[in-house]
Amino acid sequence: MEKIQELQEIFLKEGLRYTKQRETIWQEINSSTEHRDAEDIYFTLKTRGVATSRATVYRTIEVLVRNNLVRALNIGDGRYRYENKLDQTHHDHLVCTECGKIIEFLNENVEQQQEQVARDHGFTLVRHIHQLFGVCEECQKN
Amino acid sequence: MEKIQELQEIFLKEGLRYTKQRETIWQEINSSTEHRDAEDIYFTLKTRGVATSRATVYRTIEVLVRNNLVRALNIGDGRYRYENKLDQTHHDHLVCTECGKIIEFLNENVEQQQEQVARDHGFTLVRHIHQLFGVCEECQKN
DNA sequence: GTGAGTGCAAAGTGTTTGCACGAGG
DNA sequence: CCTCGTGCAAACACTTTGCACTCAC
Repeated sequence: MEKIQELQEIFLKEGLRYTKQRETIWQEINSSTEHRDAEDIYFTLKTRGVATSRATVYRTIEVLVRNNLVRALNIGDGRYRYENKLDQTHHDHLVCTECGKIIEFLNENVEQQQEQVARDHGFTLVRHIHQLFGVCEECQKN
Repeated sequence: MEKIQELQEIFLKEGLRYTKQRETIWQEINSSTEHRDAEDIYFTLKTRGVATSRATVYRTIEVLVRNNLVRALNIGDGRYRYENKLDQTHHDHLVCTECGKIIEFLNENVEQQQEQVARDHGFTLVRHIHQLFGVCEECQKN
């Protein structure tokens, strides 16, 4: 897995130590397209036999987010979800309020309009949150 | 202030009692264009001489939100801000990451695109969060 | 070896809840 | 008067922090 090497290089470059916990937490977030929360990651690590603590999970994620390896997602239910960011293109989220399913989307038109809105108000845009909440096809049937 | 009457009518219609606390909390949120948090409201009520508790603030806001009198805003920093909703048209927010200033905006184009994205994925759109984070003109100078 | 990283438990922060009291209808 | 709303404090959920230990470099 050459991505692991990329991860090691980034850590090296930032003067960060390369530990089993950091590697595994990153792998865990990177292993699927799911949007997992800290508790989820903590328990998965446990079952994978990697000794860890919640503190380490949170601290590691902070490092990963700061280094653009992971993206934190706040869908307004009181806890963060995390998703892989390395090699990922920008996108926003469509969330099903019934089953919690999260779909990623990208709309160039919206991206441009956002820049325009910021310009109109003299702002320099840094980032944005754009989340659509609705009911997915399957849940509409029930 | 005929708005207070409107408030009373809504409470009556919903079978809710009209209490000093509910009136004052609503007035507080309604009194300015600011986007205040619960703690802020709690302290303002205290200085205005209205006996209250945090519990009442949260419970009252919940009632107000449910009855569309107030809108809750999650800007991702761990606490909600509240804004008046009565008579307000829909809008989204542009937040200055330096000074915390919040500007409201509405972009019809974006609104339409959102509907389109939802349709494309078979979702029925219920609500959305759209927040732009950047640095405002004044803060850019510093 | 030595300092960055870790694990633990305790502390924080914002919000919610159980319960007895108080006041609106 | 009887019930809904309130105040208080304790409980909650998620996250952060202090400190001694440990392991990557």
